[in-house]
Amino acid sequence: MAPQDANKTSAQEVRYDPAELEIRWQQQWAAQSDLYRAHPLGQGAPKYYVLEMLPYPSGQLHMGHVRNYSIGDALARYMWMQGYNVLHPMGWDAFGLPAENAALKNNMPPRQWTLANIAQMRRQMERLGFSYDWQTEVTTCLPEYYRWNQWFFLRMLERGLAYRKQSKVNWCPECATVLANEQVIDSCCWRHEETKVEQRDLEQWFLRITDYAQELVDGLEKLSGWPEKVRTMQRNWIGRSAGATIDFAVEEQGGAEDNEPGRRHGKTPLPALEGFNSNSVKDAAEKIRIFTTRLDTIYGATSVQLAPQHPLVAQFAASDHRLRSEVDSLLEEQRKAREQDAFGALEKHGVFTGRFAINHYNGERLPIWVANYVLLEYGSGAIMAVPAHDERDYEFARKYGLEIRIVVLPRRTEPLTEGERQEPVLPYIEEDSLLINSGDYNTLGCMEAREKMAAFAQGHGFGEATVTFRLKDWGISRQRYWGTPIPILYCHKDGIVPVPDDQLPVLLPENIEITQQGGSPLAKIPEFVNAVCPKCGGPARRETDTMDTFVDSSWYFYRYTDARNSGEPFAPERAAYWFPIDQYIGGVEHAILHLIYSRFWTKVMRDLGLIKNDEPAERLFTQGMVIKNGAKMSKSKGNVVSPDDMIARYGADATRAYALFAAPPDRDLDWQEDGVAGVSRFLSRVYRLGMRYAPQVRTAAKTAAPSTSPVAQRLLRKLHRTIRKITQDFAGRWHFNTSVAAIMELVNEIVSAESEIAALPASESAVLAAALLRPLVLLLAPFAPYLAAELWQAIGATDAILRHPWPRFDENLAREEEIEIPVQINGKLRAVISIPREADNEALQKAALEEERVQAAIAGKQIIKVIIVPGKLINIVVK
RNA sequence: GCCGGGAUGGCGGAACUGGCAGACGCAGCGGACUCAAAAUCCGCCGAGGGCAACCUCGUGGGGGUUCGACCCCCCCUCCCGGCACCA
Repeated sequence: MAPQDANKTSAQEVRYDPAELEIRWQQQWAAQSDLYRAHPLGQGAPKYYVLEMLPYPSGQLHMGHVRNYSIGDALARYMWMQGYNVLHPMGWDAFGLPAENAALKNNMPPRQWTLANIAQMRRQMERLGFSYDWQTEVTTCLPEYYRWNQWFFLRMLERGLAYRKQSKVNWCPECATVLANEQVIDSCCWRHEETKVEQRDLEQWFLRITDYAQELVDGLEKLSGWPEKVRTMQRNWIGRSAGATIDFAVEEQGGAEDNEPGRRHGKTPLPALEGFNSNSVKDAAEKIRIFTTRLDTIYGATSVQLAPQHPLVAQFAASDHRLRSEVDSLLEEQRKAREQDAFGALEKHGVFTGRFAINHYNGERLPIWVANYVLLEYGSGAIMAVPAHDERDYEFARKYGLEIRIVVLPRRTEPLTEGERQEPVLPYIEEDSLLINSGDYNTLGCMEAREKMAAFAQGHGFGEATVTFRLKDWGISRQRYWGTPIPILYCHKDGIVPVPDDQLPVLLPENIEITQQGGSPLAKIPEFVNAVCPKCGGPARRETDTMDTFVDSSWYFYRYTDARNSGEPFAPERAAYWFPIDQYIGGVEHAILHLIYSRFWTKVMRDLGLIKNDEPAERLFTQGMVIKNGAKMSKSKGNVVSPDDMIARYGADATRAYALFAAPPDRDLDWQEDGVAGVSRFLSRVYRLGMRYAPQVRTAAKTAAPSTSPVAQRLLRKLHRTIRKITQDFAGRWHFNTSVAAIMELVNEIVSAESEIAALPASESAVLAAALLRPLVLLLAPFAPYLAAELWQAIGATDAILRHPWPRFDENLAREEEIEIPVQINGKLRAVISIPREADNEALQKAALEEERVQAAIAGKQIIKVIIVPGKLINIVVK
């Protein structure tokens, strides 16, 4: 081929070959081990910790990962260029069931399978050119990491934050293990969306996340850098509600003749308030504890409702066959409804127990019912039913003919007119109201009555103001092999014995046979199970369950600050320097799982004195899903796009830049391969532009000021506007789709001005080209780092572009001399006039009125008003 | 049912604080280069009307506020996500 012609339109231009160029730079970067390394303690430079959620090593990156990491990498590169000391790490959430399944299928040890996948995915990440410091890589399935899970567990055990109890737990038959509440979605397993979760009664280890429930809710108010959506989801999940627990005494059976449930029970033989003795309540044979958020309506309670699973129900039913069989059918009905996911739609059903409870506020006897809409898991599994002021109780009372007594009335500002009824529409649930039919509390407002009533109950020992949470403690035991062993021993003599710190880690045995049947795989390995009790030296049995993998991801980002520390989880001074994370980026699917556990873990670590921050991350960003043909990419839909394919066809830069260009990062992204091709064409155009001018730019003096020729003025103005826009995008809305579009506009404008540039004197055109191309390449660096590095070198730079200062914009250069002002007549656009920027309103109005089309439009009409928005628009109102 | 988010050309999207609707890209159409194709480059590209200059309509639907509304207010429809008998 003939040597390249100097003419700018040469047909033999060098071709953009992303594969060649990218692999060349990848090798060069791999050789520079400290390229992406942050100083662990800063040394003066301001710190910036940007973190993307670590992946599960399935073996293949998917487009969601590529999008997530492209966002994070653009930010990390930008922050380096802004002069920050940037921590940008990556790791592997490497424990979990898929490794066991793969082991069964391929007859390959989980560890080997996992590590091979990690190697494969790391290659993909390196090929994509992400700026991770691999020196801080964290792999959660390695003993160097999971020993600290065990260490934290022991610290929690010491503080009573870890405990063991027998309870009903969620069991996924597919996973053959227990799941946490957070891992059950629509009563199905989060990993097996088709598999219904069963309830099993098992002994499990729990972490007392509920101890932090209040702080976890309160903290959400301060997390202004988190999406409102995530904060709302967490608030709902924690489900705080303030109310009161109140005890009702259960009347001895046969204590009263009147056993008709629907009847009014105005007067009773039981003690009224004055004769009330709190001891008699405590000593009562039975009591029912209810939870209510509407204590103010307690005078309107006309029955007490128990959940069918409530212990008292079984007790009542023991001597009552009719009740037994009716309760059984309630339970059966519930079970069926749960199975069909129709629990919420279940019609309210109940049965009268024949027993009565005493309302200590007024001494009334209330019939005790069993109702299918009362949940055992929430509150105390029992409620007082106030039909007049609760929708569900109302529905139930109407069905069974129970009394409906109004005790709350709307506040009125005017007296009743004649004939107007006082009754509100039922059920009346407003709280900005006044009490009636409520003894001493009549005429009080709801809020005030609640406080006084709670104080009364407390004073008499039958209740108090309480706060209830929907959040339950975190069950972490898993009957699986591939996870962190729980460091506990069971000794006949000493009971539950923690493994001493100096015996950590409790190593997960290798080379074992994996089966999916019959409980924890570890239980079948005698060498693992049989141990020595550290207290008495006698034989002990090891705990054979492993920890939920969400333990691993609850604190991994602290380990990045000190990943090779073998004496402690991390050095506190390092965490103090780096935390909180400045920007955390990941999928919204972790809004409740990972993000609530890791907030909990942070608070525990703070209370252990290891860290000073209350929350792990200052700012959180949740990117949208990657979809194709209107659906989330999935194997079953057959719409999966492989990152490897995209890279092979268009290169890493084009794949990454497209992931940023196709949609704003917080919205779903519809993957269209033609769009990737378009971005690739754009990068090719930039490449050819850069290469055309590289020889001139190399010779141009860096400090020389570009000429004041019109073309230079115009292009520099565009350049500075582009710098300003992209800088603002990083600082603000993160609309990188418009950042990339802005670079495209700039490139288009330079390319179409090339003949004008060529017409300038040779030295001037070189200076102008340099003044345009150097910043252009810098702007490109966060979005297409390979191409930027290549061009940076081609135009004669010798430093690493990653550490080169981000270009600054000059407001004066960005400003237009002549601005275009739209002219509206009655709000409709009629003309656009060009006018000097400094022109005052008078001159602007004059110019507008003189404009030909404006003249035509206002001819014969009367000008009523002229609205001028300086620098923006002029609107002439005519009649 | 409740709480979030959304609806703009054939498609993805832009319009930052109420001020030129459709930037940028894709697809499409026409042209240049070529024996031809690829690549590249140039032009057109919301709908309707008009030879044209231009005119009218147009941001899910209906009302309103305003000189002016994709943007603010009220009502409604649909889509996505979360929670859901939580007392």
